[in-house]
Amino acid sequence: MRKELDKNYHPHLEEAIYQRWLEKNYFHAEPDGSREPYTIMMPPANITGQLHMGHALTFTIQDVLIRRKRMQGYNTLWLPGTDHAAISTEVKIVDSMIKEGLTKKDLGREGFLARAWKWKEEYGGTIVRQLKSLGVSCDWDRERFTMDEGLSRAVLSTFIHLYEKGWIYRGEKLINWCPHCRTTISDAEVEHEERDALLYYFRYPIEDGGENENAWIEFATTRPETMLGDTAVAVHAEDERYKRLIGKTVTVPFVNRSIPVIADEYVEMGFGSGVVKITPAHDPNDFAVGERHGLNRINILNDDGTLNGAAGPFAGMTRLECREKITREMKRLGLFVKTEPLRHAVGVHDRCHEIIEPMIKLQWFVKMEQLAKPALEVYQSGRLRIFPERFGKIYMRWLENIRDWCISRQLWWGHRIPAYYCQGCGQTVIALEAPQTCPGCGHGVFKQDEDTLDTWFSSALWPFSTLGWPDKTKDLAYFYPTDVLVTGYEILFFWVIRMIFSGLELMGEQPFRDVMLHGIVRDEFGRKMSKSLGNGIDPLKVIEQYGADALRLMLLTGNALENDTRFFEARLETSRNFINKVWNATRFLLLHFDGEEPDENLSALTVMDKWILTKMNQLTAAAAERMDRYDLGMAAQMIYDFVWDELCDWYVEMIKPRLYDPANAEKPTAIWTLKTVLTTALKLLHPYIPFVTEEIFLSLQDREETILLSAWPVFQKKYVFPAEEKAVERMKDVVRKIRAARLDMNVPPAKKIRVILVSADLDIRTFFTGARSAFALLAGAQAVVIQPDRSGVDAGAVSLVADGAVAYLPLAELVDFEKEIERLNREIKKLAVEMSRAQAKLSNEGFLQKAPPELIAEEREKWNKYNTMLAKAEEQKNNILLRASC
RNA sequence: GGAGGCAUAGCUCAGCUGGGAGAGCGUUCGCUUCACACGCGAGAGGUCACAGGUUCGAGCCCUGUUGUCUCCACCA
Repeated sequence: MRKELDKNYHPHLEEAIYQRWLEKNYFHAEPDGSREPYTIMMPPANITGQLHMGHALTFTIQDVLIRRKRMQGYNTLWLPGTDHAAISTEVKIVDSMIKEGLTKKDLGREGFLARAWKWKEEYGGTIVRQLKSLGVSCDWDRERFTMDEGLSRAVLSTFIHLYEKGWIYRGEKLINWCPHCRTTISDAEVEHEERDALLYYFRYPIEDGGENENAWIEFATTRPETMLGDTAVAVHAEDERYKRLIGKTVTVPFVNRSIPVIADEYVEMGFGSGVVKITPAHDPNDFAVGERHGLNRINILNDDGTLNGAAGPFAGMTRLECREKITREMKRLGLFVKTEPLRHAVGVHDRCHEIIEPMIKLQWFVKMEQLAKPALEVYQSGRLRIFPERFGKIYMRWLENIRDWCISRQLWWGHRIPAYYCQGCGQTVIALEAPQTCPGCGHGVFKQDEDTLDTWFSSALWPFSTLGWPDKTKDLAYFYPTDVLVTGYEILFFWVIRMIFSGLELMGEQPFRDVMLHGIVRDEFGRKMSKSLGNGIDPLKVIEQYGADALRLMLLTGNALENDTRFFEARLETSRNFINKVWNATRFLLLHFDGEEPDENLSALTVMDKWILTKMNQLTAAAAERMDRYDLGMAAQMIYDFVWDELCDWYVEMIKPRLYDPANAEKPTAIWTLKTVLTTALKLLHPYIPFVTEEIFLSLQDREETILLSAWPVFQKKYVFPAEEKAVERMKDVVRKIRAARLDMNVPPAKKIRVILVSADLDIRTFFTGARSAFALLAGAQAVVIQPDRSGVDAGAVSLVADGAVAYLPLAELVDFEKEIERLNREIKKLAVEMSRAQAKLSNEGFLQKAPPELIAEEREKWNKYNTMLAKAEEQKNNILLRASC
């Protein structure tokens, strides 16, 4: 079959190719005991999301891994899906309701959820459609959503399982409260931002301070409004300034509360005034101090962050209003001392960046101690590998310092907590469904907990809930554990760690062998792409202009994957140009390919064929090695270099004489070799640039129906030809020298010259004889004479010294003797430098004693080689000098 | 306050277990060579941040310094 290919590659074909893959069902996987599985769980995309560069990067990496394994014959499953993304989705829906003048209260829980599901139906498909344009080869038949019936059952089962083990409990603890989203959030969702603030110095009057002029105690705080919840003032027990005050009481103004002065280790004498006001209900440290001293906890905040009734005259104000008002009032009372600027970190919600208020609330928690241990062990023992390795330390540290996980959220969009409270006796029943009668009192009326679960509680189960857990399915038995989890390093804590301890606990086995963490895509200035900056690049627009192949290739090359990468239009063009190069190499082949499929015939191969096959073989091995350790960028770079430099710039040029001559006996081998090497390159490239490689592959042959299922290239012993490799490298060296000399001597490119190649070595002469026509073409020669010595060569010819051979260009009428002497001098100087470098090593005692013998031998060989070449150059220089003097 | 990453050609970045500095873009010169100007050929351009150390040998290993980025963290 022959196809006319366009002069340039156009990516318009991508959509049709993808459609065909889907129709053929290539991406679908079923358990098959006769084949080994290879599984990747796609990190579920947020249903409200739009495809961004981060997606493009992570999914391209996964697709490369999956496509390669598929070609290697594995039964590959790449399972896609979407995440309900509790908070972000709920916030978006609420925002959309505001435009209609509606609130959650107006709709009620049922009504809100109905609207949320409608929202999901409407927008949930967008991200999936966009993903397809990237070319991802995942099994869409198995697409899952975290709130699917099955996955929801997994969530509830997990909750019950952990509850029964005593690892889920409900308790009144200090939690992170987001006044904007009006929900608790976990520690992992709190970000710390450096902000400029003021450190306020205030005084509390000491009760019965009486006659003493120090009738007050001075303290410092960054949050004056919290004084309304103070239940103590703490000093250090050893602090001479305050020792005598311990045990006395002071008054909190405005609320007229008497609170004790206590001693606690937590206070640092050097900071501020050495006195800390204690607000157990709104600060983690103070909470701990309060526990040690049995202090009251006074909540002064409403859920929206305004002050509540406990704040007395300040009730109803926002935190900031209250802070200002209190400061004014303290001034009026003469209790204000000063303020100092202070730069410190404040905790904010990672979604909305609202300042987090610590509050005491009754919430559900997962006890982490017992869950964290096996997760640590699985890494320490080497059963879990993390790439790049440095994240291992971060993984360990986080698990070692982990605190209990607050999992309840005051949201409606999510999995509702399966806790039912008996309205008769108050007993809590944890069950999949609402109980009929209370086991305690026999009462029949229950009220389910209003809260839903942290969105990560469900995604933590993703590697097995998607395969049917808690049922014991065939899918689970076959595909679990999965092979590698690929994701950005920013969700290591949120997701990766939680999947690991969940898998270990619930499945008894780690969810994946490897974790591969990659960086993020930044804009051309190195800034994070973000909505607020408006600097995001839309992958869909890029795909439209350059094609998904170009985008994919660009994202994986020129950067180590673990590092952040910058998005440059220029790099995109580089990728596009490369794809065009591959395209045109194919055009070239098809131009000379009459459809006759030549057979492999190793004995008919020329030296040049053997050379490119050897190079191809080396590439296959080297690329495999890189890909096995997830070094996809380096592997791509190697393939790129091979295709462009070796295959296109050299091999294709070398075989032109054989192809242009229809009667050439070596034409079929050239065709066979080019086709073999090109096909191998296409296969190696397919994971990176799936569309164009498929298109080309199909145009080159009609035995296989897709490249996607073709056999992955492997290293083959029969394609190892070291002698031929060396011979062609020598020829390349001579050619490069001739080209440079021509330019140097101002020989026009079109001007054909004569070349006399002299070598005393019969093998070398034989090789050049065999490659004569290719050599002539590459060097721009009309005739090439090969002889054992320089007899008959004009003394003034330009001479180019190579390893084992000298090429003479008799350019008599063109040559400028002085210029040639100059050139030879340069050459001699270069060789002398090389020699002295080798000499320095070889005359170093230490080197001779301690360096590996093969390295020493290598240096000796180099020295000899350069020495011979230098002698040849000197000889030629003398010849010219002699002739010039005539 | 801890921990880690990065500093290599004008720009963006590669450089595996230490053994003669690489790519892409840009730049200079020359090319309508019948696959490709999204191209071909030939160049120029680097004290590998700085200071020490280990080693026969350091861009790579160790220590420190400077700059820069990130993560973690309950000092009011």
